Amino acid sequence: APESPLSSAEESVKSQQEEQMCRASIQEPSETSESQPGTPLPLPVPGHSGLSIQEMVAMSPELDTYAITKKVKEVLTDNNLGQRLFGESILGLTQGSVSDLLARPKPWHKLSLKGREPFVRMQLWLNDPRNVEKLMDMKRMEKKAYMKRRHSSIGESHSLETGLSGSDLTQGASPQNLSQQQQQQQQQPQLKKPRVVLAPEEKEALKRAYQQKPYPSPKTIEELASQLNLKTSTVINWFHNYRSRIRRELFIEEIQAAAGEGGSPSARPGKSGGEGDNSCDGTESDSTAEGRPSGSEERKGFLESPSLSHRDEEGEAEFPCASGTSRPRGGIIDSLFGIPESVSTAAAPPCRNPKDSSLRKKKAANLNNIIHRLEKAANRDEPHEWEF
DNA sequence: TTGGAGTCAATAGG
DNA sequence: CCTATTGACTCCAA
Repeated sequence: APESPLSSAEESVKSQQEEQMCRASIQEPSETSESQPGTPLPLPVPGHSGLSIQEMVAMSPELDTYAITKKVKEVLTDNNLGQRLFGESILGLTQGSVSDLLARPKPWHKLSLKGREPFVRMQLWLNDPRNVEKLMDMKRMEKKAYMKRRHSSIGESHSLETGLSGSDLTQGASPQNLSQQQQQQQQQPQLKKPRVVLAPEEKEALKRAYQQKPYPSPKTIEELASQLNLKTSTVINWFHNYRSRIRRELFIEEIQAAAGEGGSPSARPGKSGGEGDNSCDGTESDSTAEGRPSGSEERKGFLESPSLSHRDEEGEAEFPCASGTSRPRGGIIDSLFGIPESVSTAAAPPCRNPKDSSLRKKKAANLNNIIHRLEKAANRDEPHEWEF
């Protein structure tokens, strides 16, 4: 098929200064089709036009992150490709990150340059259908290697191996000297880290505290920590993560509300609309209800996709973010990105859901954040009572 | 220092 | 195996 004007090379340089790549498993000595030896980097692909991804990200027109993830999910499931393989070889991310990204893509305009990178990579990947084949080849090879390994090394009952880094003894090769990066922990393969797991009641308590004060003072944090018998850092981390995740949920709602979801008017976040008074709020995820992977083909150059841009709903207060609500449109890149088939820009019956008490709560939390910022800006502490 | 954005990586379910 | 969740960590900017 004479499609894209793009050269489809693969593998190649991954510029980037520092950064920690994933070491661990690696299937480096892999050569699928005509991969060139060039870079040892396990990371992906700029490929085309010699531009680094970062450059492409910088020049990229606005992409519809929701549509991209939807398409990627569809392609992956249709072809039985896992997030791990896709993430490690195409995006340079771990499975968990991919899962998160696919399930809750942030809108393009709210992403930092770095955050846009995975989406650009996904779009690029989608642009050439042959990429799917390549991934499938990799999968096959991986499996083969795995089989070989477990077959040959039967004798050895390597009782325990270091948890990290799969690596193996395959032919050789790489003296791996990983180590480094995070953490002090050395010797003693055991005694890793307990991995704190908060009990449901602890989470409840923290959520309640959050609703009262999204940005607790150090003092409050100390109190909470001792009260719940948790490390201070755990409480701090919890608040960081919770705020961050709440924020993201809001983005999702924004996208869904604006983009209209597919199909039927039905299905929504499950859960009876009601939900008792306060109590858990939440992170109650109404996961994305994506349509079945029915092989519906839709196409459109996402380039022109701003059709879905939307935003600015009612109040929708925004923080000072980088919101470049502009549509760049670079001729050159157009050709790079605007390809034949790609993401679906599903136009869908807009359906606005006025209800959703959870949404309301999230908005409220968002407001709290904003208030906090304003207070801070006004140089006041205790964003609590501000009687005039 | 504090908070946000991105991620990692352990782990809980399928 | 695979995916989703989530505490912790790194980087960076204010």
